[in-house]
Amino acid sequence: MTKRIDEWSVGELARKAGVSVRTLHHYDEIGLLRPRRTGQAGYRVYGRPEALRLREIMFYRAMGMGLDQIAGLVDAPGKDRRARLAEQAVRLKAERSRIDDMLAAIVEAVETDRESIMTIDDLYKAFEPAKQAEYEAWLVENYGPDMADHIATSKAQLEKVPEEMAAKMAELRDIEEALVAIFLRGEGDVGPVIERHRAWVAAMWGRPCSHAAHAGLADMYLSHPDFVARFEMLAPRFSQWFPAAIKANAAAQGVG
Amino acid sequence: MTKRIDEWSVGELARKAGVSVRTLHHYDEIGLLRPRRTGQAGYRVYGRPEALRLREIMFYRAMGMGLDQIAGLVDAPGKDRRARLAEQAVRLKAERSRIDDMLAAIVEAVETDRESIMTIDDLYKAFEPAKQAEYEAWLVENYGPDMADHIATSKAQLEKVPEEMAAKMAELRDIEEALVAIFLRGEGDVGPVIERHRAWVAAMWGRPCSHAAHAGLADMYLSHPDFVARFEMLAPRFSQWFPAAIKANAAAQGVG
DNA sequence: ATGGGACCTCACGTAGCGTGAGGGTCAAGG
DNA sequence: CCTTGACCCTCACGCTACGTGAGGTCCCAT
Repeated sequence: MTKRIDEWSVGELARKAGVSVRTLHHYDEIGLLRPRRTGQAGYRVYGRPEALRLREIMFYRAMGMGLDQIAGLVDAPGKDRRARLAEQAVRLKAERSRIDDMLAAIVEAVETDRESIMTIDDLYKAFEPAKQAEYEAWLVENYGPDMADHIATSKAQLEKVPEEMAAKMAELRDIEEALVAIFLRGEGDVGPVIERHRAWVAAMWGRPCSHAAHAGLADMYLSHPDFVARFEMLAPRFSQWFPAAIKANAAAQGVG
Repeated sequence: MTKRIDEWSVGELARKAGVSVRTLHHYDEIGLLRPRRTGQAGYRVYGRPEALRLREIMFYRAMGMGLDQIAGLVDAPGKDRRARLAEQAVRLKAERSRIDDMLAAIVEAVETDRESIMTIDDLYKAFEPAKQAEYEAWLVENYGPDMADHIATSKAQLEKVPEEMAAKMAELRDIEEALVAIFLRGEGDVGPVIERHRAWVAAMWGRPCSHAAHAGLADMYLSHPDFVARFEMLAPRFSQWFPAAIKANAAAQGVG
């Protein structure tokens, strides 16, 4: 009994095709892919046609088709294949929009209880003069005095009139809310919101905030526990995502 | 036994909450929502706290959470709620990207066998002089001679040099391919591609194609069997989607 | 008393396998 | 010749979140 080439056992075919043995057993059970049962030991033996059929099955499975649909497609070659593909596309789109709805529900829920967790008052506390001095010291320590030239702190701007300050805090809350929404949703264009943040920073500083300065700020967000804590409170992992988004934006604008 | 207000039977609560009776039975079984079993007949009786708990359950279910996760969330109030929500968002995003991959696989498959079904030669046939005359007649019949003034046919342009014509046909194929991809994928910005199509039409006509003229053309696509057949061959339902997209684009540009 | 609706408890079915349990088969080495 | 380990076999239950009967009990109005 020389073992012919072009013949494989379940395990061999499974490895070759990247599926599990159980999967092949299952396909055999439901009649989707029948092996040639030639060995008297009852061992499944697959030949080249079976291997090709398996490839085809996996091709359709990659499009999320049900095994019954696949059976119809591989058994009736070509027959309304396009229609089936289009139907599947419709199903997938429906499924995806259901997922989008769920994501929207999460975003809404997070925003809702964020209103009670992170209030405007908390934002004020984050911008106390003592804190600002600390941040400036941190920046000087980590970047040297020359960087402190590029990255200003908002210390000098804290004497803004209360109404103006309130408006700034409200805008920051809006910006962060928009960022959290995009972060959780996992889609949407961050660029404009990041730019809005950069403009906000510039307004706070009272002077322009370059992309490089913005990126430097992002480093502080990443490293300083105050910022990490504040951002992490908005959403888990947001404290890493936000600085990364700032840096990506800076890089996209051509700044290393 | 006066039936107290604030007490409901399974059926009543189910109707009130918009779920099935079986669902409430199931929640009872797995201990997610236990009714007060006060009637000696074994009837389930739900009070206000249970109704509130059900609302909460449905709230989390709308985000696609598993019932076990939900149990954890409603039993440990507030405890790492945000983290759970964020985790769920991650899961949903992963799921969505899997679906996007499947959609991409479908788009690729459709494009691949489109190459064998709809060749450039077929496109040439669609632009034969006899056909062009027919389309012009159709337009005159349906819109009157004055509309034929706006909507030119490509008849006069058929004397283009072969190379130019070949380039035109190839571009049309590209445009249609891009449209089919967006159609099947269910997302992406159609506007630019529609505009590309309008520019293509203008080039064929040898004179500008207004949005109104483009919309008129869309009507012909909708009504004339030749176009319906050709577009339907690209993908089922595409023959309706494409004209609708043209009209939406025209309307968006401020043309009725 | 009775009829119909609401309720009850099983219990199987769903999609696509994963994961053992319990037991043969095969090739090579001792 | 026997053993050992890798491979194979056939059940058969488990998983999600219920849907869908089947067969029987209970409540309320007439």
